[in-house]
Amino acid sequence: MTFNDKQIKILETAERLFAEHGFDGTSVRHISKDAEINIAMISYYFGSKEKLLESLLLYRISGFGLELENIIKGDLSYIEKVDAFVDMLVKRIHKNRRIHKIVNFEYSNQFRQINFEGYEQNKKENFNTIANFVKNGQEAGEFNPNINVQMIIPTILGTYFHFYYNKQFYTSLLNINSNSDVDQYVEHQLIPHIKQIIKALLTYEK
Amino acid sequence: MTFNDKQIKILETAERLFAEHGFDGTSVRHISKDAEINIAMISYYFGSKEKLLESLLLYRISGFGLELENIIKGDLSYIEKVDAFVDMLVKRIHKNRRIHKIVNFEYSNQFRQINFEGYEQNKKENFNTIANFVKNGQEAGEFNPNINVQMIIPTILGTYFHFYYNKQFYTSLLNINSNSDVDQYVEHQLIPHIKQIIKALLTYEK
Amino acid sequence: MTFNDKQIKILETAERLFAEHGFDGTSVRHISKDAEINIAMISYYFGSKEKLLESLLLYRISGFGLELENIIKGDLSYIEKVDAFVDMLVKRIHKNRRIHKIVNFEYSNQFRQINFEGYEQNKKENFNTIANFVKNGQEAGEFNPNINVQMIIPTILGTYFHFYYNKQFYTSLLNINSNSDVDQYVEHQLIPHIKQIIKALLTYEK
Amino acid sequence: MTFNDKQIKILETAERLFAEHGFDGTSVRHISKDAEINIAMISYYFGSKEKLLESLLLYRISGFGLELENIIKGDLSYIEKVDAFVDMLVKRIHKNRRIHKIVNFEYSNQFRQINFEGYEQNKKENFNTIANFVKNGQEAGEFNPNINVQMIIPTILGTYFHFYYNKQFYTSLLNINSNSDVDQYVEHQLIPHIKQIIKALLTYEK
DNA sequence: TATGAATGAGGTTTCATTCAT
DNA sequence: AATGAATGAAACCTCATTCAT
Repeated sequence: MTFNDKQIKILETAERLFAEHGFDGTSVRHISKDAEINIAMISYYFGSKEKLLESLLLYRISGFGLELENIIKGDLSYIEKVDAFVDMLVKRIHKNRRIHKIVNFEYSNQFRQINFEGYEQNKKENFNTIANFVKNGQEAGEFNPNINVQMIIPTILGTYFHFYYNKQFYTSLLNINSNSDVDQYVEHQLIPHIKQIIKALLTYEK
Repeated sequence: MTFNDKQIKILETAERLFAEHGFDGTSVRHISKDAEINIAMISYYFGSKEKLLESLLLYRISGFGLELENIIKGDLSYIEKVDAFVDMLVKRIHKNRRIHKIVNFEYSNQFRQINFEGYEQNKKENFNTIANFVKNGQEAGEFNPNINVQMIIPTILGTYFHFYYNKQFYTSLLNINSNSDVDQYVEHQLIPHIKQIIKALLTYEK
Repeated sequence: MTFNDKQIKILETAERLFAEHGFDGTSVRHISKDAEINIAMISYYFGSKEKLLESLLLYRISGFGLELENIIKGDLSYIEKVDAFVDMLVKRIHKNRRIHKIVNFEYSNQFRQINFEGYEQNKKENFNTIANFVKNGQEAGEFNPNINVQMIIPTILGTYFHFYYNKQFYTSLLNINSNSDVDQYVEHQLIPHIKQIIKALLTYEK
Repeated sequence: MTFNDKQIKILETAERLFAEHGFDGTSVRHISKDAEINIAMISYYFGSKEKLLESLLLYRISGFGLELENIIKGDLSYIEKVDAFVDMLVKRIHKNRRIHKIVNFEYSNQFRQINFEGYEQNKKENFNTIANFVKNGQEAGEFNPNINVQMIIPTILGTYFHFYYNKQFYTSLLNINSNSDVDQYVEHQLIPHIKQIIKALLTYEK
């Protein structure tokens, strides 16, 4: 499942446009124009707009095999592992925010004929790994036993994405102007905030 | 700005379809057919598809004036107010999840010519009210002084919406089948979880 | 099931073009251009090219309720009825040869998604009427009992259509130049020939 | 004009697809895929889709040199020769029904740029042979002098093809299920019927 | 000889909107 | 106020053919 240069050009152009205009809001013609590639090549390479998105998923998610295992198997303390995990996860999501935005939007469209199996599979594996880690921490007496494990990831990702989807609002509210300032804010404010709430959740006994 | 019966029929049909198929994925023809109203009336009443969405915002958000003030001004303790606030906010959002989904998706589309002033105004007022409440709590020694106030709302809403946007995934993961089961989960699992993380954040001293 | 003037214009243009170029060989754009009607109106009126053909069938075949009954119930002798029947049938087919050509070609295309129920129904009724007439003639001792009744209609129609489909060849062979000469040949040569073979078949005892 | 293995593979695949989907309904890509041959080879070998059909005509019709002469020159009686001739002709046509179907359909499309010279030449020779045979029979007093000689072949072929083009209808009407049943019907019902009408025509004096 | 990539034209259908009544 | 008809643009996709290797 390898893509040649032109295919990659198409995929990356599509990723940008889908993220900016939505899937329905992006025409194949627009992609072909921005990618400077004959419009017929998109059907030729990918078959259809839907299948183009599936290929894009494959292209992006395929490299998403987790560093999660490495962190959990490492020598850090439980708390340090939480920090490392949140750090890694949010940075990854931030780096690939465009494809995740597309997925978030289109995954909830039940009328769309798109194969999300790989995405779901990936997501489920992550969930299990996290759940096991938390369970071990609870048995070791390090983590609060009264927590909803399944909602940890929605808390992390949801917080990030709500910030990202409302970027226009928060950049105005927080006097952020450039894209690099956004990156700075994510690294030095948002990620610490998420670490803080997750650690508070895991260790705070009511 | 009052709407007659036919206009309301159109608005509520559009809300459902926009939430299900997205803005671009919903055709004016589809709305007119589902609402059982002549297609020309939509342009006649609202001017354009974009302005229909703006009217929908007005129709839904206008009734969104906050009960927040009442909670904050009440006689509860700081902690009890946090509980009451999260409870009210998530229930409101859950009830109006369709229009918020639309807004979330379209607000991040910078190429869309839609007037989101009312939405932004509303959001800003909420932020200020919350910020003041937290500040008072910190000064009263009830809340942790080292927190990112601006990220409280993204944490609450983001967690909810990430759950909602991935409903298909979580209903499978959690063995939730009916819509009323989803409501139950939100009330008895998700809202308590959010309360827990917000209270942990506000009161846990690292 | 009535058609307005524009719809009729489209139907008759389509009939001509389908007969001349085939169904696949005729583009919706071509029809719209020849009919001097906006291309979108064709989808608007008929839904699709396939459904346009179905409407055309309805438009043409609907008026095809048979004079057959009248002939058979009449006061003529059996032989005279055969003459009258062949005469009527071939003239009708000749008049509507274009739609029948289209049907003949597309009916044998099993991959085409077209509803031929009306056509089949009509054809079956004709068959039964003929079969009964012949049976009566046989019982009355007027017709040869050893004949394949089902193949009478294929003989009549097949002979006509093979002539029509190879018109180019026969006009050259027979030195026929104008369209009216073709009509003359059909009336004064082809129809008598068919009458002759059918009567020979029905009355000749080997 | 010899064809190599790949060319023959293409020709036979095209013959099947043209017969099933029509000429316009068959894409070069479809032929190349079914024939498991690179798409560019079709243009390379045959020049164009039209010329591919011409080559197909050549490939099929070329082997169509007549056994007719042998029958007519034989020792049979006039009537026996008619039987043998109809038998031979319909069996040949039935065996090569696909290419004849294509020709019948495309020959009547005057906008198609296809060279049908070979087909017409062949057809004309057959006509002359038949006409001479009938003339001799008439002079010998064996055949009815008052017949339309030119319409004999349309009667034979037309009857067969009308049955074949409406195969779906007749298989339903006659409770024919399998392809071999069709072959049986042609041999034991249709051919005798055609023999009967031709002999009746030729020998029956009104 | 053979191939996969590439092209420009054209296919059908649907779009949001406006017109005429 | 309300309607069905009409419009031109644009949507996605496939076409037969040719190019470069």
